[in-house]
Amino acid sequence: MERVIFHIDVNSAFLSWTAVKMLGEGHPDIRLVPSVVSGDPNDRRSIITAASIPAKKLGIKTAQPLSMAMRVCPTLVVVGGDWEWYKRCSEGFIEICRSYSPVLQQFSIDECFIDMTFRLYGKDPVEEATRLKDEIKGRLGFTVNVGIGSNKLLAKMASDFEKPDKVHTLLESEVQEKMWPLGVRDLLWVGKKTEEKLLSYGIRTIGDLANLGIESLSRLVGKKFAFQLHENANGRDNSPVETESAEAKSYSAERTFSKDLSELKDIDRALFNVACVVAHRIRRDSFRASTVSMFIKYKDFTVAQKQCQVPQPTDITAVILNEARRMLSEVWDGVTPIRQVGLGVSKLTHESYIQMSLFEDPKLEYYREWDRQYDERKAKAEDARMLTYERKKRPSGDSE
DNA sequence: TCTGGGGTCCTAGGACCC
DNA sequence: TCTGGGGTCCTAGGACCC
Repeated sequence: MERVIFHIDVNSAFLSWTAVKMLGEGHPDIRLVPSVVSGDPNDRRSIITAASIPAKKLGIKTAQPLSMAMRVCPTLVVVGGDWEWYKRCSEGFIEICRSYSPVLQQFSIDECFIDMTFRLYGKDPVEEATRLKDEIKGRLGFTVNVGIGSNKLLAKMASDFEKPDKVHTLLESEVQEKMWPLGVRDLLWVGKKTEEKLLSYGIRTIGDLANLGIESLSRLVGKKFAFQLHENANGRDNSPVETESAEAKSYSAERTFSKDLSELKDIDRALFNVACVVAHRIRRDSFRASTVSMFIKYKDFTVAQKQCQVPQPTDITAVILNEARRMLSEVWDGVTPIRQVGLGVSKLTHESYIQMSLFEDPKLEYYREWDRQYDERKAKAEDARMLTYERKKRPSGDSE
């Protein structure tokens, strides 16, 4: 039987959510003017996190440098992000979606899939999707697009059609008419590099891709990816709506300096900061990591990276930091200016048993105590922040 | 114009084992 | 001296997503 999947996508999520918050504080609606969510306008490295539709009409795009957008539109309204608020908006919207179908997969903070196959009871999918979209708008004050498809891929492609506040369908029977004329770049998983490759072989549209032999495609992009692209271009995707959110496989943090740095003490301070952040997060989620990795990015954006295995899975900041420091000295010449530094951990386990080696470094106990105090300070700061938030107005849907 | 931050998955080559 | 094939783990690098 044919499945019915909805993909719900918040329109310009961070911008819409900021607009709702500002409206509540008596400000005008920034969705109606060229506006963006971004970092400090005085930092030349700030990039755009979200843009309003009037801003997009001027050619301003997500991930573009803010300085560039300001040149295009000097009157651009720039607002900062508010993660706590975004999380609340996200929770509100997911909750409403879940009330339409419990078979829900959250795909990101502002997107989810719901499987409506056994939920329509003969009702028209478009009417049901419209009811969902209008309920979100009415209760939470922001708009979404709903894509209706025979599978997740088609639903997601459909929600990307005309925006905002729209419902679109992309059923298997509509693939040739609605999807094949689109450029290859519009297909999920076709990014800049793959598009370039395909264009150089004259493959311009999703239809071209769909009708290309799998052997030729394999030579271009590798066997596995070729198979997936071929299936997707033909509108096929049998992946289920996953209701269980998968556990994290890695954690990482990175810092970009406001100007490139070449002093070891500066790089090291950043490394220390990201090590604290990453180690804190794995402790919070009761993980230990066996692999530590670090990277540096130079001004031309080339990356040098190193990874290593630690003898015992660890969640100790100092252990992680020391590995990262050692790898930094191996990967960096100590002279070339560095734009960004990052640190990550992977190969995670929930192993709580710590094998006590006779030769265990006696400093480890001291390190653990340091971490415990760090976590405590973090928890206190977090409580204080949540408290100030409780006093603020929640998205209107939550306040009943 | 000059590019953030946080993830997932894949590939290819080398080491090492049987 | 030169010769298999298969499997697993590790590392570096690259592509994509939001």
